[in-house]
Parts: sequence; C-alpha cells; structure tokens
Amino acid sequence: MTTVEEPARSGGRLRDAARTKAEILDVATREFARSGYAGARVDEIAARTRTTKRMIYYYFGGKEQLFTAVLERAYSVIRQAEQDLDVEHLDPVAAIRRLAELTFDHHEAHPDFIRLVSIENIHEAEHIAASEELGKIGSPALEVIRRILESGRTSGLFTADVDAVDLHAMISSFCFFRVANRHTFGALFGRDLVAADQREHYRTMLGDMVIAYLTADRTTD
Amino acid sequence: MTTVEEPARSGGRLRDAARTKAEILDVATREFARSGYAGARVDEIAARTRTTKRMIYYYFGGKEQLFTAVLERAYSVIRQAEQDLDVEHLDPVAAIRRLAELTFDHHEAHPDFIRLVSIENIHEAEHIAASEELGKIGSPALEVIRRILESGRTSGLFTADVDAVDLHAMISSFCFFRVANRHTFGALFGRDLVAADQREHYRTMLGDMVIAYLTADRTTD
DNA sequence: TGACTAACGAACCAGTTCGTACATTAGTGA
DNA sequence: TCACTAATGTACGAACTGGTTCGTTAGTCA
Repeated sequence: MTTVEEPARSGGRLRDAARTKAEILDVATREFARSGYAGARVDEIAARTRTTKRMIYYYFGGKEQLFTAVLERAYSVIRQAEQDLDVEHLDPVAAIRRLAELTFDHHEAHPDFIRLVSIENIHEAEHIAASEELGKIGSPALEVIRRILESGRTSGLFTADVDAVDLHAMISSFCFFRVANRHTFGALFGRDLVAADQREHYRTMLGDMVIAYLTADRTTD
Repeated sequence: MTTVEEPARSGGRLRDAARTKAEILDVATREFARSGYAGARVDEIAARTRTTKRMIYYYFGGKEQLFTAVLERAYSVIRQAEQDLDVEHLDPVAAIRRLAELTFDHHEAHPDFIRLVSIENIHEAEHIAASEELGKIGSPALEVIRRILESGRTSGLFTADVDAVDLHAMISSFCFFRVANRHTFGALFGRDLVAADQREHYRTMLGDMVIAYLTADRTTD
C-alpha cells in the first residue's frame, strides 16, 4: 500500500497524474473498507483528497471501477509478499510454518484488505470477475505449498494427502477469521482475537494446527 | 428462520401483528444479506412484503433497529441448534467431531447468516453492542466444548491444552471462511468450496484438522 | 352495539448521492 | 513562443432514500 507522502506538493509538480491517482486509491481504500461499497460516499472520498470528485471520474470512470482498482492494488500487496517468501532452505515442517505465519502476519497488518475481501464477497466477487488483472492470477503461495507438500510427502513427514488449494484455504480461514470476525467474536465471547498480547499464542496455534493435520498418525483412523 | 407460510391470509386474520412482523424480518434478512446494510433499501424491503414501509417503522423504529432484529433472530437459530446438540453419550473424539460438524452444517445451510455476520463485522459489531439480547448470551457450544475438552484431557486422549473459546474460533473459522469467502476464493483459485460433491471432503477435513490438533504428539515438539 | 385502540396504507418531504456539463490552466513539444 | 492536450476545478441536477404526516379500518371489549 504505497501511501502518498504528505508534503508531495512542495517541490513536486502541481499536476501529477500518478500522485493524484495514488492518493485517490489510498483514500478510497480506507473509505470502502470503513463503510462497505454502498456505504462509502464518492463525495467523501473526494473530500479527503487534495483533488476533487471530478478526478475520480476522470481517472477511474465511476464508483464501481474505483472499487475494482482498490481491490486490485490490495491483492497485489499480498501477492508480492508471497512472491518474496523464500522457504527453499527450510525443511517441510518449518517451511509450512513459515508460509502460514506469512499469511498470519499479512492479514493482521492489513485489516483493510480483509474488510475489502469481505465486502467483495458480499457482492459475490463481481468486481474480481470484471477485472482482467484479478481474473486469473491465482496466488504465488500455491506453487510454494505444492513444492513443500511434495517434499514433505516424499520424506514421509506428511501423512495427509491434501491438495495445495485446500491447505491454503485451511491456513487462510484461520488468519482471515481472526481479523474479519474480530468484532462479532469479541462482542459475543468477550475475547479479542487480535489483542497484541495474544499474538504469539494464535500464531503458534495456527502452525500447530496445520502441522498436526499434515503429520497426524493416520494408522489409527 | 421461521419463514412465513405463503397463504397466510387465507383463513387467517387480515390484521396479524405477529405475521406482519415475521414477514418483514424474513424479507429484511434476505435483503440485508444480499446487499449489505447500506446497500439494502427500506423501500425495497417493504415492497417485497405484503405490507408497507410504514409498518417497518411502526414495528422496528428504523433501518438500524430492523437490522439489529434481523441479527438477533439469525443468531437465535444457531444458538438453538447448539442447545439441541447431545454429545453426552459420545467419546471425546467423536463428540468434538459431532460439534464441529454441527457448525459446518449450520453455516452451509445458512449462507444468509454468514453474510449478516460479515456485514456486522464491517460495522464493527455496533448492532450487537446495541442489542440487549445479543449483548452477553455467548454460545451454548462453549459449555459443550468445555466439558468435552475436560473429559478428553482426563482420559489422556487430548494433549493440547486449548481453551474452549479458542477451539470454537478454530472450528468456526474453517466453517465460516468456506461459506463467507466462497466467491473470492472461487474467482481467484477456481475452486468452489461449497460445491455439493466436495461437501463430505471438507466436512472430514475439518474433523481431521481439529482432532489432529487436539491429539497431536507433543513430545517431539 | 358502539366506543376505543392496535394495525395499517398512501402520499409526501427534506436531505443526500452519483454523475456530468462547462470552464480553465499547467506543462510540453514544435 | 505558441498551439495543443492532459489535468483539474466549480456548479449543478435528476433520481433516490430514510423517515414522517395524516388519515383509515379491523377487531374487541364493556
């Protein structure tokens, strides 16, 4: 999320398409995440920008396309983090833990991304469907998982014959739920899943869960 | 979700407060789940009802309170299902599996509930906070989990010393994610997590995951 | 049977919201 | 330096939206 630097105008050009566009995306990300798609106001987004509503329509076309652009950028961040992950040197158990923790850390650090994805699901992923960029990029994490699973199975460490996509779903579900459902869970059960002092606890729990599943003794089942 | 029976008017009274109220709740549940809080239209809800918008304000006060009432009823359904669950006669492993499957089945059967909870989280659970009923009821599942965990630990079957609330979070996260993120996950990875022919697969996967976590061999860690 | 009230309906209103028409200016290349 | 275009700002409007006002009617109980 390349946030626009504050004093961009000092020294910079008054007319800077890239900067204006980026600033609109920054503000729109916050507003959509805060209020949902229908709840977000184009006027409000414009007001929190150093430019005007006119520019939103000039650069993005409309509210719908703006939301799609916001989503595209939000997804690119996690995709990049996954791409930068290097687990080649780790043994399968450590590698899976590392990957799970990457998702855990990313989701915790980007609650707006989580909210945007929740919102997009309410709208049945229609913006992803409309986006060429998001259409069929998948996730770099999947390839990583595939390789780890294979080596783990070869070495006999992993007994479960899970699919990479399903394992990704398992890891994501825990990380996503913790951030996405933080408020209802907290209100109903009086426990803050994202409390700072519980962070290590849940991070460990996630790894334990995934590893236990992958290495469980299947002979007694 | 006590859906109002279609030919309610035939024979019934023309003026039936309970029926009108229930019908408004039915329709409002669908509309809020479909479009989100801000996206749902009071006029549209009224139009899909056999009564008028006036009645929504007469019975509920406003859009906000209507949404709260919708949430209250949706939560009462799962609470009831959990209360009806009887696992006293099962061994701890089977009992946990049974409880996990109850959540799995409920979430799959009630996608509108899942959407409402997602929406409520976007609004930071403010309606739950405003509801006396939802304030501090918790979940009957928690007591069940507590008892199972204790007996499982006593018998030496369960090695993990998890808290009931955390285990509930683990189970819920998988079940919730599968339904809530169905669309984005499907659009990005080309896999429908709620496909009918994969139901048993995921149901088993959930149980395996939870049991593996609870019974994992901790001596090697 | 007649008064009383809970239940109900139609029309309306004030504020909002997405989107656009029109006008203007900063930078840039010839 | 001058024409040309990308970038930008202002003002406005048509449609919508939550909520209300005012009036009506079905059922019930004394």
